[in-house]
Amino acid sequence: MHDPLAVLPGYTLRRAANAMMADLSARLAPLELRVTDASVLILIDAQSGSTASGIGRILDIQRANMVPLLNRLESAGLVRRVPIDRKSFSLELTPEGASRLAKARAIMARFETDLLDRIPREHRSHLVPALNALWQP
Amino acid sequence: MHDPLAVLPGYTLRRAANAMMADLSARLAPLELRVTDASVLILIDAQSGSTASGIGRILDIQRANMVPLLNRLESAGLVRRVPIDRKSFSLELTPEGASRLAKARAIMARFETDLLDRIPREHRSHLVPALNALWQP
DNA sequence: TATTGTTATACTCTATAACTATA
DNA sequence: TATAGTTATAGAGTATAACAATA
Repeated sequence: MHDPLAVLPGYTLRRAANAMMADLSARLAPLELRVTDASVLILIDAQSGSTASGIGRILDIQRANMVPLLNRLESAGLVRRVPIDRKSFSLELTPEGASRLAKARAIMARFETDLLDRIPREHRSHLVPALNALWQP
Repeated sequence: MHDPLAVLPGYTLRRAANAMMADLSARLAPLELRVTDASVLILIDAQSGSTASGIGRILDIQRANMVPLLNRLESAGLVRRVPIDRKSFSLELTPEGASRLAKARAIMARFETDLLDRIPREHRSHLVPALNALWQP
């Protein structure tokens, strides 16, 4: 049967995101990183000293859900929580975290080029600006 | 802090899909329909007589997960399971299901135009073809 | 032999409420 | 008074394995 939903932007957006995230998940699995783990590592690396709340605000992850996520990353030896004051912690990559992130970056770079390669050339440059318009404030 | 991930197609795809699905979910909530419910109703309407397995194949929903979904729709009086043979069932909309679907279609039509309106005009027509290239076989 | 419907189950992701302590 | 971190919990969504019955 032909899929009558495939003309709807909302539907195609969801299908495309599901397919691509499943792909990226599978590629990151050998590193024992989830997609969200990788984005958190990237953000900590980009601004060492961020707090859990700050990272969560950028990635739209609830404060409460950052706790088990960071616990996992810390248990895996990838991230350290360093006290800023008596209320909050600064997040830093460990050397192991930095090396894991380097591998993740290589995988993600390949993933991104594979993604773009799937898109017909004439549409390619329009994707990111169109998508950003959908979620950015 | 500036978000260094916003240039990545994969990341923007996920953020856009999450934002749009949260929006559509909220719009459908007054009808007591989830996003997936609405797409199942559309497919049943488009090809009355489909089986649960068939609908699941099109929408990429596991057979096992179709069961509670259809149970809910049937309990809500929106869908009927009519025996085809002694092994499978044909899915049909009830009158109530058809009327609920009509309301859902109006909401979704508005949602889709609002979505497209957010995208700068020069990128707009490229979105659906680009997204379809990412998930269709 | 392949497929349909089903049950049971588990895991991930996400959202909310509440609490403590500190800025 | 607002914020950071935390705990506990519940709801979705999704994936797998297994089974009976039928095509």
